[in-house]
Amino acid sequence: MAQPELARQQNTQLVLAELKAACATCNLRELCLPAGLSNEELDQIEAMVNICRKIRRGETLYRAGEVFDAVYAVRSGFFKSRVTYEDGRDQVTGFSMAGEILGMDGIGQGSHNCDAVALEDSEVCSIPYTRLEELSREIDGLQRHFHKLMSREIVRESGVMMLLGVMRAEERIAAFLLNLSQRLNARGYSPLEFHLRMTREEIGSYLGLKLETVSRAFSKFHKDGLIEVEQKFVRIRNIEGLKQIYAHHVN
Amino acid sequence: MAQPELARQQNTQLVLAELKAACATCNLRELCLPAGLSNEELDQIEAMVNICRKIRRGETLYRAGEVFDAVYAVRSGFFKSRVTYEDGRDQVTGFSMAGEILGMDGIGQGSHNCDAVALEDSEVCSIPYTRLEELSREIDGLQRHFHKLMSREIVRESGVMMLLGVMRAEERIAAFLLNLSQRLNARGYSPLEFHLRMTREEIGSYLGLKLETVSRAFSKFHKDGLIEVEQKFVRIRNIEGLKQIYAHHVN
DNA sequence: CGCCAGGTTGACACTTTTCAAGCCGCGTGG
DNA sequence: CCACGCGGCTTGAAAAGTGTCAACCTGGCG
Repeated sequence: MAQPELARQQNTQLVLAELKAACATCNLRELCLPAGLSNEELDQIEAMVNICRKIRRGETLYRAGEVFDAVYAVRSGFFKSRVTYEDGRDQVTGFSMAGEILGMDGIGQGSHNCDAVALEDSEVCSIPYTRLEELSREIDGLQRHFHKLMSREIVRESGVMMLLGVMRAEERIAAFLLNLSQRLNARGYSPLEFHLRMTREEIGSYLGLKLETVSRAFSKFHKDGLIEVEQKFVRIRNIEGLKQIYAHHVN
Repeated sequence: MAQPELARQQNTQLVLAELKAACATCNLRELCLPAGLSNEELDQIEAMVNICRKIRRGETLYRAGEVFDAVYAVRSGFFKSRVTYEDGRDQVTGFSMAGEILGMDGIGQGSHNCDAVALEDSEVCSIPYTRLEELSREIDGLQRHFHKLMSREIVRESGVMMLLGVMRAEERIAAFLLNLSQRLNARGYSPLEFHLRMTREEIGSYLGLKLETVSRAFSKFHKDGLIEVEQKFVRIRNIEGLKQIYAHHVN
C-alpha cells in the first residue's frame, strides 16, 4: 500500500510544478480575473492558484456535503451542478463551461451544497478559499471581482427561477438553446452550431421538464425550421424565430 | 415656518443620533454581523451603516435598473423581490424578513436586477457598498461573513429551483409554509401561528403557480387537518403532516 | 454481433391553468 | 351609518399542457 501511495504523491507534485504560472497567459483570464492587474499582483494570484486538476467525464469535482475549501475555475471541459433531494429526486441546477467559476455555494455553510460532475474530460484551476480571502484584502480589484462573480451567480439563478416559474416548455428550451449559443459565442465558438454535452434527461432536469418533453420540443423546432438536431449536434437555422418563442410566443 | 422646520431638523438629528450606534445593541446583530468583533471594529461598522430608511407598504426600496450603491439589512418589516420580464410577465424571486440582506444582486452589473417592494411598513439599514468593501479589507471576519451571506443566497435560490423544478403544487406550498415557519421561529416568533404578509397571487408567483392553485392547496390542507387558514392568518395544526407532503408525499 | 444507453414518437392520464361566478371584508364617500 | 365598490379569496367545470407508459429506433462499445 505504501509504495503506490508514495508514487502517486510524487506524481501529483510533478503535475503541480508544470501547471504553475498559467494565469498570465491564460486566454480565459478576463473571465476569472479583474482587468488592470500589475505584474506583481498577477504573480501573487498565480501563486494562489495552485493546482490544475483533471476531471474525467462522469467524475465529480466535489460532492454535496464535502468540506468546502476551494473554488474552481473551469479551464476546459463542461460540468453540471446537481442537487440531490432527501427522497432521491435530484435536479441539475446549472451547466458550467470554460471560464466559469464553480463551488461558491460552499462558502456559506463550509460544505458543498451540490455535486459538480464533469460531462466531458475537463480541467479546473483550484483556488483555495482562505488564500483567496487573504489576497482579496491586498488586491482590491480582486475582492470586487469575486463579489461580482458571486452576484452574477445570484442573478443567473433568478433567471433560472424565471424559466422554471413562468415559462412553458418550448419557451424554456428556446431560452436554454439561446443561452448556450450566447455563452459559446462569448468564448469564440460558433453560436449557431454546437454539440450538446448533456443528455435530454439532464436538459429536462435543469428546465423542470421530462426528457420526452425536451425531445418533442426539439422535434417541433425542427419541424418549424428553427433548428437541426442530430443526436447531440445542434444547428440553429433561425435564431430570430427562437428568440420569438423565448419572448412569450403566443402561438 | 422657521420654527417647525428647525424643530424638524433637530428632531432628524436626534433620530440619526439615536439610530447610530445601533448595531451594538441590535437584536438582529448575529444575523448581519460576524461574531467576535472588538468594540473598535463595531464602532467602525456602525459608522459605515449610515442610514435607517423607512419604507412604507407598497413602496420600493430599489427598482431593477437603478444604480447599485448599497446593500440593505432589513431591520423590521417584510419585502418581496420581483423580477419583471421583457414581455411584462414577472415573478417574485424571494421574500425577506428582519435580519436578512437585500440588494446583493446589484453588485455584478452595478445596477439592481429586481425590485424590492415592502409588503408592510418596514425599516432597513443601508450599507454603502464601497464602504463595505473597504471595511472588509480591514476586518477579516466581515469579509468572510459577507461572502457567507452571498453564498447562502446562492444556496437559497438553488433550493427554490428545486421547488420549481421537481415539486408539485402541494409540495411547493407545504415547503413554503414550513420555510416561513422556520424563519419566524429563528426570530423568536411562533412557528405555528403567523400572518402571511403576501397575497395568494404573490405566493403563487414565487412558487410558479396560479393563485387559484394556491388557494385550493390551502383548502385541501385545511380539509386534511394540517392547517387553519383565515385570510392571511395561518395556524399549523400538524407540522409533521406538512413535512410528509413536502418530503414527496405520494398521495 | 448483440447489447444497452440514449433518443423519438404515440396514446392516454393527470395536474394545473383558465374562465367564470360568487363571497367576504374593508375602506370610502354619500 | 349604510351603501357601494373593489381587491382578495374560494370554488367549480372545462381546457390545455405536460407527464407517464410503452414501443421502437439508433449508434457506440464490449
